[in-house]
Amino acid sequence: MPELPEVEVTRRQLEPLLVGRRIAHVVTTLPSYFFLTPPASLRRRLRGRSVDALDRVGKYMVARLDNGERLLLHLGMTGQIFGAGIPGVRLLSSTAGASLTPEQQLEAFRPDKHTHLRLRFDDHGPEVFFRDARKFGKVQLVRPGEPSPRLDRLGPDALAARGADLFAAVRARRVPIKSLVLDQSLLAGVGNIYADEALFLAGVRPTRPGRRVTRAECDRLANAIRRVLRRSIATGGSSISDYVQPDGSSGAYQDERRVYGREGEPCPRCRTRIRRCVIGQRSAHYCPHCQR
DNA sequence: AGACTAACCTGAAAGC
DNA sequence: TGCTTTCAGGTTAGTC
Repeated sequence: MPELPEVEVTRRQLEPLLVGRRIAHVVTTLPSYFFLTPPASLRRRLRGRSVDALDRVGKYMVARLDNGERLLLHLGMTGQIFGAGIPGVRLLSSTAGASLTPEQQLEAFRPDKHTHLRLRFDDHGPEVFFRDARKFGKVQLVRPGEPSPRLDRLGPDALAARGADLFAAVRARRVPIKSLVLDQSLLAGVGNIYADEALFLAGVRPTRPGRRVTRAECDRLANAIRRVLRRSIATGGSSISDYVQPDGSSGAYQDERRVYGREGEPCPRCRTRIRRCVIGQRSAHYCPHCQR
């Protein structure tokens, strides 16, 4: 699911549910690939902590705790974070996207075997759930001063993408430009949907080797990346299969996709059929006429 | 270093 | 209807 916009939308809704509240109890599933920090250790070390701030770096959320530790959250492909209220507390925000009926909301917030992390607070207010069917998501607790390779490897945040940086990173590489845009060490936050969308807006074919992309095109690409990400955040992100906002409602950016998942449909600019190919084991979508 | 592959998981949808 | 195959918004570890 989640790329930078979905993570940012999640962060914004999660922030008031975490910041300033003290964790009273932690429930987890059994040890698995999902837990970079063993769940028993997580349960012990999180209890009694309160959250000072919730930041986002690329596709990671980072909760800063009152003892200097950092809690890293990554949503992987199918991660969902919910803020589940106590009875009588209205949770559904009427922002972008479709809201859930009360029945759907109850269903969405009911913990199941995929609900790997549950935080309860000493104010007995809304709980926070993290569920992830595929377990590609990650949770990690990092001690004060301890380096975090996952964060330290990340390039500049994609919301601040700059053409000059992009050009410098891309100019000597023979791999397809799309693979470079997806490389989190070059630019943090862009995933498969927004890479395709930004390349379409910039008029650059995703298969083009990085070294064949001009400085002017890198400028257009950086602009397109920022624009697409900002617009998606404004619409609540893309809800294509699993992603929902913490209040259970869907994003709406999937309705604004120009090429992603639209193989065979007419290009919104020139009506040529959108083509799909595989680049670096990921599907890529582009207009063969508008993107060269 | 750069390029490329396989692997980690589960569930929904498509194919037969 | 039911079984099999394909596909999915991500990232890392390993090989050459």
